[in-house]
Amino acid sequence: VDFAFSTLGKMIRIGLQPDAVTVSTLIKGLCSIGNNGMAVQLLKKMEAGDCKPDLVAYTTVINNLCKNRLVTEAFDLFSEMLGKGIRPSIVTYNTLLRGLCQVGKPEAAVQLLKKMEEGDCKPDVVTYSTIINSLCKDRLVTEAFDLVSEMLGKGVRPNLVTYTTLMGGLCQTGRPKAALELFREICSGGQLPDLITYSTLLDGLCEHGHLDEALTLFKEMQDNDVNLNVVIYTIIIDGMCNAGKLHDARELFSSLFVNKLWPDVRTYTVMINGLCNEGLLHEAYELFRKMERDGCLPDGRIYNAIIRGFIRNEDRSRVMELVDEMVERGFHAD
RNA sequence: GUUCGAUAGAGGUCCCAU
Repeated sequence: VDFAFSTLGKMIRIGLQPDAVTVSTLIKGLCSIGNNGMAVQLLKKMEAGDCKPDLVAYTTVINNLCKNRLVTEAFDLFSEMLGKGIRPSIVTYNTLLRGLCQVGKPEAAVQLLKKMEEGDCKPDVVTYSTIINSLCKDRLVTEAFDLVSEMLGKGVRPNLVTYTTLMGGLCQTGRPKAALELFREICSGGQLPDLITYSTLLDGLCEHGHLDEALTLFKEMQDNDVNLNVVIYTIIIDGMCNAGKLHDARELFSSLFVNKLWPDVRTYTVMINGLCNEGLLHEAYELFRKMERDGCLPDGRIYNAIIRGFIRNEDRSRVMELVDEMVERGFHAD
């Protein structure tokens, strides 16, 4: 992002004015590094200058305010945008809708939805999927399916994201088999699942004690030449560990490297946790050290996981060593 | 006409919630 801004400086110095796309891209960059304040500042600066922010620039900042749960601020900016005579798009509405859902304001979300239905930004598949996701997160899966009927009635077809969201809702409410049925149904209708669909299902199956079914699906993916990613592996490794199949988990973990997929800190956490739970503290510790040598940086959560293992094993000196180390690195023990 | 800047779905220790 720094480089992007220095390039912008260069552009301006040689007499090139950035356009709206350039500035929106920079705003998105600021947001992606978590610098919301700068993003808002840049927007304000543009408002005062020649290159006025457009709909996309506003929506980008509104989105990032929402993502940071600053929904009130997002609506303030939205009003400001309307005041400048910029008409919101469906994306702006969907963004605000998600923000409202995320901070648990369903009544406000419904109100906004009504406004969309009455205006010229009719709800689209993203709108419905956003609400369906919110309902599923609140475990209101029946209501989520009702909304599917409603969207169909309005001529909006659910897509893979919608279905994956519903599968997640079914899994979360303890019905991974129903999720699997829905999966089969959409597949037989010609829908190609993606990795998020698979990982949602695999996690749900593992979570509810159906490692066998998960492994069947996992094999099916390989038979169908699906390109696996590290998330898929992590889910299966975790499922194996939780089912007491540590040997299989270890083997699958090793196969990651063979397949040129690099475990990330979550994969290591799952594997280390599995080792700790079987009392293999030495192996867990070795893996923890190897992780960093292999270029994967630890975070606070993996420290907590391994420390917990040593606490259960009453290895006071290791606990002290690791707690000191994590604090020194700016993480806090939970 | 198309593409290039904005919106929805997946994985980790413990705690909390249920």
